[in-house]
Amino acid sequence: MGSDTEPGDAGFVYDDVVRIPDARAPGGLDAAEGADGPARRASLADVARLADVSPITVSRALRQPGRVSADKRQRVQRAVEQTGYRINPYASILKSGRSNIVLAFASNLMSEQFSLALQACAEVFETAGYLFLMGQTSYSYERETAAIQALHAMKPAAVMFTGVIELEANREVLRALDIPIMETWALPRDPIDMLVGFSNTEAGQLAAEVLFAKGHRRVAYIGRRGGRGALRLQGFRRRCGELGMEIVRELLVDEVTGLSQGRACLSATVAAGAEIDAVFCSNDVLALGCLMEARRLGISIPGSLGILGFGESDIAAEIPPGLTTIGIDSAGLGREAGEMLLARLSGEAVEVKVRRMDLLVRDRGSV
Amino acid sequence: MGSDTEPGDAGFVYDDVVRIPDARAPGGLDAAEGADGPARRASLADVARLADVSPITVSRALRQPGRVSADKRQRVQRAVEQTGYRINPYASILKSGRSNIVLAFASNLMSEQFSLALQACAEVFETAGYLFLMGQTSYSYERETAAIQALHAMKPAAVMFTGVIELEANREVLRALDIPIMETWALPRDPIDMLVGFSNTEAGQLAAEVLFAKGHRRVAYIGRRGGRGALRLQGFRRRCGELGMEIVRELLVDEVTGLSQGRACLSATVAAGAEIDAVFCSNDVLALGCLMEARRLGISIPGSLGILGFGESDIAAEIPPGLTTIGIDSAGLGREAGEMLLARLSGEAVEVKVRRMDLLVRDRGSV
DNA sequence: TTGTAAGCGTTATCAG
DNA sequence: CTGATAACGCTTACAA
Repeated sequence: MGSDTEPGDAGFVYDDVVRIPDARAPGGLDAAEGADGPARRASLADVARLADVSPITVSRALRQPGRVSADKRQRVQRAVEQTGYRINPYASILKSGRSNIVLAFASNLMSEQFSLALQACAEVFETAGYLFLMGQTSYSYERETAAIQALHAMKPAAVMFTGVIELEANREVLRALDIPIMETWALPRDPIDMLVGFSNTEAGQLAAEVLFAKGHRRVAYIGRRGGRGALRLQGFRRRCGELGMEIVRELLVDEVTGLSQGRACLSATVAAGAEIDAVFCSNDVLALGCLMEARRLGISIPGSLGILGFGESDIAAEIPPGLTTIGIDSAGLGREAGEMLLARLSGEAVEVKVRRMDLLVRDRGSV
Repeated sequence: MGSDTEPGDAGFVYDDVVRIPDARAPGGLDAAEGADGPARRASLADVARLADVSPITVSRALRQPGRVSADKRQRVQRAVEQTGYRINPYASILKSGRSNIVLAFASNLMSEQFSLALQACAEVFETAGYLFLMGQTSYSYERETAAIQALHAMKPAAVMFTGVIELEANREVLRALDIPIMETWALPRDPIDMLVGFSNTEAGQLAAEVLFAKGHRRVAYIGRRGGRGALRLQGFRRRCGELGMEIVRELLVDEVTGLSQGRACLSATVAAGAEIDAVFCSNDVLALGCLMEARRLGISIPGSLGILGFGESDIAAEIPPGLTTIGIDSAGLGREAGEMLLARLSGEAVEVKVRRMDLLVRDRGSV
């Protein structure tokens, strides 16, 4: 796989990585280090001594500058620069019980939708001075529980999930945390706290309607067996029934592993001789796999087979003939979630704790 | 964008999200909550009182069970369960100076390569009982500096970056942290501490060789202006020169925004009448855009135009005619980086601090 | 094997 | 506006 490298190894093409020299005046952070190795980090007390004020005044000067006289504020400022002082968040949190860390957990890091949402959310919090950190739960109850245990310990300022928490035990732990909690990506009746979501059931219904409108009557469903996939399937089934469409085949997977899985699903369907005129994939990755496979098999799209996806994959719009999908504005969801949490953290009276995102049909010709 | 929703709103299709009831016996976490709202979290002292031992014995029973008598260990165990006690990591870190948090920063969350690496790395640390959290730096020095300031404050057990730190000031801060630091995705001569990387310069050279071997002589380069893109370009230029190939055109972008950017780059090249027989894109997203655009324009691949990408995009392998790329085993890199850091954290004497990943040519027919 | 004492660096509280 | 004092909950060092 790789090979060990010793500095000075011959025969390697090293990268001449750019180095950008330090522009700061001497006496900055370096002042914290004596000649004999990294020194102890400066504490509030050190700064206080240097500025000739009390520690608590330093604390105030940094957190509520308005409540400290200009003179002392400046002295503190200077002392902070000289010592390279940085607050110790652990001590701060230990005492105050408050932190400026916001944690977000995604079921899956590889998902474009989740990445878009988290990126937008990160933007909101980082702009507001919070440290936005992310973790993953891998669609696993076990991991999710571990993450929530960690939360219970870390007491972040707020938490967000790209999904809804299903285990009662975990819901209980979260409630007990007593911090703003954001669930997303579904529309349950009883969110733990806050929610920016959309109805997956409705998405499934909408999928049926879109296919029906284009004349498809015998359809297949490909998607995840559990979680939101199951919700979309439920809505899809219901509306198909109402519209007199037949779901000829349902291919359920436990975990979405990649495009090739979508290929395999479609080719299995074809090999089985299922007579379908369209397929709804509850996930863009699967839909793209189907699209590829259909083209490889020479099946004309949407003439012989309509393909409908779900999500917000960048490539869905670009790949010919264009993948028609249902989805939401993921970045918008992330931004909204961030702003709602932020409002709560700022102490604003927030009445609206639940927001519903509109479902968007992006018609690109594959249906 | 969205619409406000009040519980009980009519007309909405709510999701019947699965709820999995709590299987634990009563008296678990709930015991921590009295009738009057969430009670104070149990502390070590509470547990000690209940178990009738000293606080330090509780601490030991939890961290080094072997050093406590079986009797007391059991009493502690029971008391922990009864109170729902969970360690307060802030107090723990404040005193010990050690944390079990590992932080990883990616330049860009949307990158499949980085996601793969982080996911693999997360696996390693989570299995070992660490809390693995991720942040993003958005390819911005400013964000990177902010992240590193946060690090300086948080003192995680270890840190990893999907890249190499360029700002001297930041390198200095990291060194002063005195924790294991992992840089990746390049092969500088002077990493801060540990490194699992590969030579981007060599990747550029290899790209030239791959194109040359297939008979291409007049080529274009499309990629990021800065960072690793620049390194790849440097190697590409050098080897092209040596092999007598001409780089007819270099299209440099500041930031990769999506497939459509690749499309635009190729169509600009074509519109300008540049006579090229191949293009090397230092990024799969751009390469896929080129591939799409070439097909749209009716340019045969690789007959009239060879396209070579860089990265590990899932779709590159699936999209006809298959995108030939150069890349590394991203998940392998992440795993390796995680394991090397873990070895250091376990106190093992680690001699090899630098590991070089092999470059892989994945020939899929687009060159 | 167990416990005592002290303190990590910060902030809440209250007094001046 | 400023400061003294006492914690926050845990772990290190040392003593028994």
